[in-house]
Amino acid sequence: MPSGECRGQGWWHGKFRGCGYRLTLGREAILDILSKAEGHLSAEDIYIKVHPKYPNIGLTTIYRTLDVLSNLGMVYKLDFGDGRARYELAEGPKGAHHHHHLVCTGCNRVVDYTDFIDEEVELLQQTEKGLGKKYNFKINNHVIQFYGLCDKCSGNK
Amino acid sequence: MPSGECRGQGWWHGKFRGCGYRLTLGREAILDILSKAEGHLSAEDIYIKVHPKYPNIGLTTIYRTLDVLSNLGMVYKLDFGDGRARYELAEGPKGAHHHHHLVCTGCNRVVDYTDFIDEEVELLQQTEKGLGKKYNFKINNHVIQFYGLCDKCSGNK
DNA sequence: CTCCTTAATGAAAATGGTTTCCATTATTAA
DNA sequence: TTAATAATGGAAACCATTTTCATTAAGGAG
Ligand SMILES: [Mn+2]
Ligand SMILES: [Mn+2]
Ligand SMILES: [Zn+2]
Ligand SMILES: [Zn+2]
Repeated sequence: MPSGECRGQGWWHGKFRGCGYRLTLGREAILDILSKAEGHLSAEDIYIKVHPKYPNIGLTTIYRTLDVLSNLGMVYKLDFGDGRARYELAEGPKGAHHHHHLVCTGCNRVVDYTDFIDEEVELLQQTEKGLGKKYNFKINNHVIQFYGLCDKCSGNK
Repeated sequence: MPSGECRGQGWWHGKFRGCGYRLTLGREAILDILSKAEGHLSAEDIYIKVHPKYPNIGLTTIYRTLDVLSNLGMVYKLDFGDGRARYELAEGPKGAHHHHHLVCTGCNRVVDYTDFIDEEVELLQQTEKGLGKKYNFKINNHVIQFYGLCDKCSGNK
């Protein structure tokens, strides 16, 4: 992880500032796709979306950039059990929009939800605090996913 | 998924009953390992533990058996981000011992915790109920994992 | 603006966990 | 015991991700 500064015009440029990462066309393209297409994109999904406009950006760069973004905390790397990692922006230009996931094990549909977050947030903070103290962990992230069958898939059975 | 009955002496035989699965040496060996070695074993871990006693059980069978057990709900398939699936028994002979995980992103250490489960359980039930109704999901499982740095790893930084 | 250092990149090859194939074996019901 | 077929193992295939390495280009210095 290098150190230094950089400049640019996108909202994410500030995030790079102070981390010494160079601002390249590829990285901008990938961040652009991620900030527009909301959802849960795989590396290949991103590649396919980026390719028409920037045909010279390879899959390898997608993976490398996602790794950087993930380490910077700008992107969440998710696993929904379909054999490939999926990525989503941790927060948009307007700020955080933290949410959890509801995954259908039948058709792999994923629902973002922010409902019930009030009680959840409270409990999570308590839990993080308690666990951190008890196990001497510096907790900085969590994953909460519910698995089940969506209406269509439970109807099929 | 076949149908029928089966017999045996292990506590898990009952689980197989009514599902039509045949009770084989390999499956017993794998369940045996899982019930003894608590932890989070990869398919290869299990293979290595099973091999000395049953050298003729292949990795393929390990994977297939874990898949069956996972579908039966007898085993949880977990992802801690280290590139391989890990498995743990959903419950032992004495009953359930549901827990959540605390994962160190520095050294990959995983802590099982059951503390704070009381409030968690209550909230989870509420949440599952609410989400299920709102999104028409039949929720039957959840994953909760906290990520952070353990004492050793946060000291290193 | 030009030069220089070195981070970033792309294409191809390698990796490695998991799955598939298929001929053979073993479990179970009859 | 026998027949039907589920289960198995070894090898090959799969395929998402990583590594290699020669080439390009971002960005600071001057
Ligand atoms: Mn999401
Ligand atoms: Mn565990
Ligand atoms: Zn579904
Ligand atoms: Zn650690």
